[in-house]
Amino acid sequence: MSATFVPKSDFLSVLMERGYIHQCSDFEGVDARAKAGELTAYIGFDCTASSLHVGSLVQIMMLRWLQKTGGKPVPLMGGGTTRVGDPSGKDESRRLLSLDDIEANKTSIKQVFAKFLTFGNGPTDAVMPDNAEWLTALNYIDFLRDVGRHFSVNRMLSMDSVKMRLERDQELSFIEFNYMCLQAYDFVELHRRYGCLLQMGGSDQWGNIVTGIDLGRRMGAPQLYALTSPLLTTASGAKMGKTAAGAVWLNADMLPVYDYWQYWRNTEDADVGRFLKLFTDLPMDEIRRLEALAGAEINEAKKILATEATAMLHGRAEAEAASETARKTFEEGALTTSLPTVEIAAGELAAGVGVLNAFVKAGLVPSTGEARRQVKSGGLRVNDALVTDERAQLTNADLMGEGVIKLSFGKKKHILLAPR
RNA sequence: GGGGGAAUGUCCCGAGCGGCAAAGGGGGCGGACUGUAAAUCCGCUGGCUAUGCCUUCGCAGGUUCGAGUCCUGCUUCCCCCA
Repeated sequence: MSATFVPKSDFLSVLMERGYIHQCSDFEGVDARAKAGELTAYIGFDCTASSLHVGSLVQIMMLRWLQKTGGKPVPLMGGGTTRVGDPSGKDESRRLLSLDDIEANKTSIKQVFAKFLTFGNGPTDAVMPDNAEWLTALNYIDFLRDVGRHFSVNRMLSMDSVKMRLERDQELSFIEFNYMCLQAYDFVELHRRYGCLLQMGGSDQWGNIVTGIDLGRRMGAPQLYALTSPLLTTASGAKMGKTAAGAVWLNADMLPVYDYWQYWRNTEDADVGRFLKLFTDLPMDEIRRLEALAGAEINEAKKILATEATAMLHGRAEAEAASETARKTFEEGALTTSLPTVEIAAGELAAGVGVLNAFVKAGLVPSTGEARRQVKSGGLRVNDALVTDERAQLTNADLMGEGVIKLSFGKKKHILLAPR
């Protein structure tokens, strides 16, 4: 990033100040377009799963800021490319999704975008096209003649992603080699349809985006631009968004709101400031104050981070509730009925359930074997009492005043078992 | 087309004279210490109706009391030659 560049547009000012930018093809160009108003930009999203996860949040936030600063965000669904199966993963074993699956995934993912963006027909309203709309209609010969002739194989071979594979003698399939052509074509098509001038994405997308810019020039589009965000890792180097339990999903039906709140609450000290800037709307002054907190006080900043980030996705009320549940659970050790709850058949409980099985049923541990091991290392608690006998039975006698049994795995994971 | 090598615990890497639930890492999980952090230290890291039973070393057969280990065929990947 050029050190001397001072943005005039709100859009770039915010992005630079908050740390969203890794690379940009032309700061002055993007700045001027944003300043002029109604800059349209897109980011491509996979729809291989029914929910996006935290790893996509930086991208979503960039679109959100674009809209808030007067631009038009275009989240593009990769329905067409999903249908082919993105080969850029290591394994080819990824199953191909049926059309119905893809449609269902799109609907589900759109619900998340609706939380961050305003959709509609206005000039700065977001639209969510699917590249299947044009990719599936492509005719191979036409595509080769109209688009393919603009691609220089010499150049494609010199791209980092390709060069690396060739140097290592790793297989590079033809479809994979073509993937960047399809993505480049998306950019041109989105310019045609929506006047889209900017493509954003993670830093790993740089090569593909620039290829799109090049194709645009050759196909008579005006100057297009690229802007990438840094690849996010935590301060200790782990990738964002994965925990032991799996990915940190954005859809509430795949990850309870309470767990989402906890994910942010457990942020490492060193990441708090960076995350506040990237994942909340809080004003910079406030963030600077929070990240300056030292020692144990930084926990206050983490709570605010958790509540703000959760509120944006799940709503203020849900976020406050999660925060309150956490406060009672951790700071008072009290039982709250708002912890995630798992139901169990009343008759089953009356007859007595082994503790190990109870923890498996609650989904806290994957197997009774694991539960057994955790008992040995003192990691399981029933109603806050350490489990010492792995043969113990849970019965109605264990129900607390609220009519539930509290199961805890480690210090942070709690589930309520409720007879039904 | 010819020759050589490889595939191991369903997270990854990786040892493995015919007695193996299989060394060692990384990662992950739990415990201690803390602040629901990091760092550090300790323990654990196939499944089950469990002093036992079942399933694992690319796939399918075979030899053997016994196969990750030996033999045959197959699949996939890599290297060298044409």
